[in-house]
Amino acid sequence: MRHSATMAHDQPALLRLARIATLDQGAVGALRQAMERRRYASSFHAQELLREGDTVDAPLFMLSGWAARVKILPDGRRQILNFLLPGELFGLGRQADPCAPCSIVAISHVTYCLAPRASPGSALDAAYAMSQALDEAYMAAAVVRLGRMNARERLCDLFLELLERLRLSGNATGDSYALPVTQEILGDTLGMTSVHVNRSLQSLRRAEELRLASGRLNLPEPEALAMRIGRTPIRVSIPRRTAARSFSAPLPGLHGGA
Amino acid sequence: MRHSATMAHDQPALLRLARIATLDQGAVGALRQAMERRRYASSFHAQELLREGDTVDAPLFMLSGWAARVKILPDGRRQILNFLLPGELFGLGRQADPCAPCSIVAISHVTYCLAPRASPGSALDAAYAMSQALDEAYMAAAVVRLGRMNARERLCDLFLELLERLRLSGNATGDSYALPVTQEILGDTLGMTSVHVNRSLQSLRRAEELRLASGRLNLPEPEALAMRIGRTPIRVSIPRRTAARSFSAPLPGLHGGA
DNA sequence: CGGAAATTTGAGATTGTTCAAATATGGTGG
DNA sequence: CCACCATATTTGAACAATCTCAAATTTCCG
Repeated sequence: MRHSATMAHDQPALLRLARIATLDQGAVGALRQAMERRRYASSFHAQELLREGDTVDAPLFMLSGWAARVKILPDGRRQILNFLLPGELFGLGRQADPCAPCSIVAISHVTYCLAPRASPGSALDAAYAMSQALDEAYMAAAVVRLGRMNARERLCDLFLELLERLRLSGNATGDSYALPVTQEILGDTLGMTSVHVNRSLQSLRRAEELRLASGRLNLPEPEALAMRIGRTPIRVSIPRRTAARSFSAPLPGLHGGA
Repeated sequence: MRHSATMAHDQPALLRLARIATLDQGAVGALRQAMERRRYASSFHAQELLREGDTVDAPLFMLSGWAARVKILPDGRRQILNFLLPGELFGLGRQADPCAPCSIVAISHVTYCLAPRASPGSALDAAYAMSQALDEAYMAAAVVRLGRMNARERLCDLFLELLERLRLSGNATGDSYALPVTQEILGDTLGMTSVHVNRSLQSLRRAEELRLASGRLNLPEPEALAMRIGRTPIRVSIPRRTAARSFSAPLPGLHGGA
């Protein structure tokens, strides 16, 4: 049990993959092995895990902390495309000679590793496919958010999506989670000024839609809030009878160690 | 040459794939065969090719005309996620039991077919992978557009992207192309009202950034315009020496018929 | 020619931005 | 434990962008 501290830390990442797909021994083993070569990045000066245009040798697998995919316009405007949360992957594209279409920067202290290669048809491949599909769905949600919602709706919608995603990796506690982002980062994500983020947050607090203090967010009634702003959970595959099972199935080989 | 009319019509779709990847005889043959079972949809009442939540049995392959991926909010607000142009595909996700995350509606008269299945590692598979990567890049571009650009920049940026994409299928003539969309559709794409689209277009016309009349758009100086709004072409893979070749390579089997 | 759909125009109401300054917060070294 | 600093949050007031709601016009199509 010499790895217990490390493993406890990485569990969320594995947990997410096990929840969105069915992992087998081979997949878990490959992931475990990849996770031994862990890398670190800190949010100090928004350290980059990857720079736009870089060659992507292998996908990145987030183990803990938050990162963000960002695009900078020539005049300095910045847009955050999406957050990368524990258990999520970046660079799953299968095109020849892939290059990063955006930079990846650390938002909090981050640990990650290079994702193991998946052979076509393997369980790991299926997990990657599902992760990629979810990623596209999150991106589509971002477009709707930016295109058709007002400031307060954007905030709520994003917070609800993050709750959904953080729950997958067990990084949410009930209806709350740690939110390691400044209001400026929220603004760059939601296409608004940090000043306006601030005022909108205050308005939401007054309306008791959320509680946000000392880096922790609480959504008192997520379902009711989702209903109010007309949000439906992200779904990329038809739920099957077996799906329920796979979502609660134990991780194979979680006790055997690497 | 009995299919000549049909083939002339379909050529743009094949051309695009041949330009973004290297097609071999097998790929072209499979595509040709799939294209025999052509389907039609008209823009009348925004006819749906696919409805949100539908099971996606096979990807759709656009042969001619424009379609759009749309999301409707419960209160009726509508957001267009992206256009589908000739040669582009929808539903390439490889997750189990895929379901459509949005509806696909015809914007003009559209012909399309079900895309042939590609075996892992085949040339067709590589073409699909590249198409999917481009799709993701377009989506990311949409997020930046909506999040960090003003009305006029959004219009220009979208028009430049469409020029880039239509050129791939040979559906642009020099610096102009047919733009079969109403100002309302532009608004739903760019997150603004049709009224504001109208005013912004007028402003752009006065500034001579573009010409737009009777469904045809002309961008007098695309490169200069791109520079002005700080737009860089979409790129998802590192250009290699062979890339230039593949972009101008003749379509294999284009003369042999089906 | 007629009618539906699309574009254009006007004017006031909202929403979100800008810029600048004040206040709070968290981490650090003494 | 406290003082101090950099960073983040909060506030104010003027300004700009965009929306809303009609009501013309124009265009397209049969």
